[in-house]
Parts: sequence; C-alpha cells; structure tokens
Amino acid sequence: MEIEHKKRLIKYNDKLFSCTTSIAMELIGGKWKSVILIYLIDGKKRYNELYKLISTITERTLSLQLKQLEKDGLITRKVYTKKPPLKVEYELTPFGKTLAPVLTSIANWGKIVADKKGEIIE
Amino acid sequence: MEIEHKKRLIKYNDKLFSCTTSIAMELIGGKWKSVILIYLIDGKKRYNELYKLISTITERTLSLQLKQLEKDGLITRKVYTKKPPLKVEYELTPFGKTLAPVLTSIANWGKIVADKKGEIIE
DNA sequence: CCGTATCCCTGTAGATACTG
DNA sequence: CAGTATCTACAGGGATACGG
Repeated sequence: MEIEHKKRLIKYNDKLFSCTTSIAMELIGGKWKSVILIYLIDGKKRYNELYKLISTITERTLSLQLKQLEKDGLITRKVYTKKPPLKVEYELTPFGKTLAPVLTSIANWGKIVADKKGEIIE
Repeated sequence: MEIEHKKRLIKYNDKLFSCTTSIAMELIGGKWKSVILIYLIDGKKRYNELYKLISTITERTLSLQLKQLEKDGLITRKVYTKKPPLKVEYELTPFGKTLAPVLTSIANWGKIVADKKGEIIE
C-alpha cells in the first residue's frame, strides 16, 4: 500500500505554485514585507512613520515594497493632501488583516530565537 | 504624551536586524525554505522524496536550501550508506520542530488565499 | 541515488541625489 | 513629506550536464 502524492499545481496571479505555503510566501516573503505588515497591524501609518520604525530599510525599498503590498491587496494607500507636504497613510485591508495571526506567530517565534541566540545592540 | 519607539537592533549570526520578524524571515524566508520545512513536519524524508514532493524545485536549489537549513540548525542530514546508491535523510531538529505551528499557520493562510483566488491546474 | 559544476539571468536591495 | 531617478551589487534561483 503506497501513499500517492498527487501533484496539483495552483495558479495564482498567472504564476504556478506547488503548495499553499508557496502562495503565502509569495505574498509575505522577502526581506521586508512581513516587517511592514507587522507594524500596520496596530493601525494605519504614514510613510515616514514606517520609515522611522523600520530603521534599516531604505526609502526606495520601502516605497517598492509598499507598492507590491498594495498591488497584492494587502494594504491600501490613501492621500490626504493635494499640495506638499503630502500626507499619505497606509492601512491593512480586511484581507490584510486576516494575516495578523500569521504575522504575530512569525514574530513570536523570531523572539524565541532572538532570546536564545541573539544579542541586543545599543 | 508621546509614544517612544526605541530602536534596539538585534545581532544574530553577525547580521543586524531591526525586529524579531526579520530574524524569523532570515531563517524561513526565501522561495523554498518554508516549503521544505512543511514537508519535514510529518517525519524525515529522503532527498528524492523531497524532490518529488516539491515538484517545481530544481535539484541544485533543493541541495543549496537544504544546506542552508542545516547550517541554521533547523534540520539534520544523515547518510545511511557508504557506497552509491546513497541513502540520505533529512529531519527536523528539536529547534526546527518549534517552527511547526508557525509553518502550519502560514500554510493555512495560503490555503484561504488559494481557495478564494487560486485556480487548480490538472 | 544524491548530489556538483557551470553558466547565466533576474529580482531584491543598498547608496545617493533629487523633486512636487 | 513622500516619494523618484540612477546606478550598482549580490544572492536566489533556473537549465543543463556531469560524477561518486
């Protein structure tokens, strides 16, 4: 009696994935996405707020990642002023909010790792 | 009364991270790591088993990712034969096993996404 | 069976400077 | 304030062929 592994591929946004984990990582993987999302869990944030919170990200990268997250329907971008200085706020969509338990789960595990082997600087 | 955001950086493996989420993603991020780990949750697997399960990965990439996971202490590699054909098995370490709830959380969320917007092929 | 060796391409990301 | 514009660098990952 052999276990049969059926190879169902899933198409999402015109890309093929071999399992649901792949799809999830496509949306929240990469170096910065999940970090940005974590900070948006407790409410909307302005561009500069995020920039200061994620101290080691560059402006360019933050901008690109925010666009990606918006494109994937995880966050919304709202502009509140027409003339400079601009006020732009980013906020989780209802879809993005369904990620909250996943993200905190990741963060908590990261905390365990940090407590065991990490070293706090400054 | 202002909320103060202290900027503590965490050093892990000689790299700096701005939050615990970053550390977690350093270990399980990327396109394949979490997928490999998910398949190892229900027991050790041989190289070729993993290769067949993750149908869209290449041999080279699988090999590289397994080395990374081993280096990070998430899996162990055991060789059971001395002459070809080799038998090599990969298994989660106790540390790797602490990831199980996180990984299933990611996979379940991916499943929700797939059910809503994904399309099953074949 | 379990990988390595090459080669190459692309995406991610950093540094820096500039703008409406 | 909230980004763009360039330019650069490197790691992740794919294709293919080969090796103990």
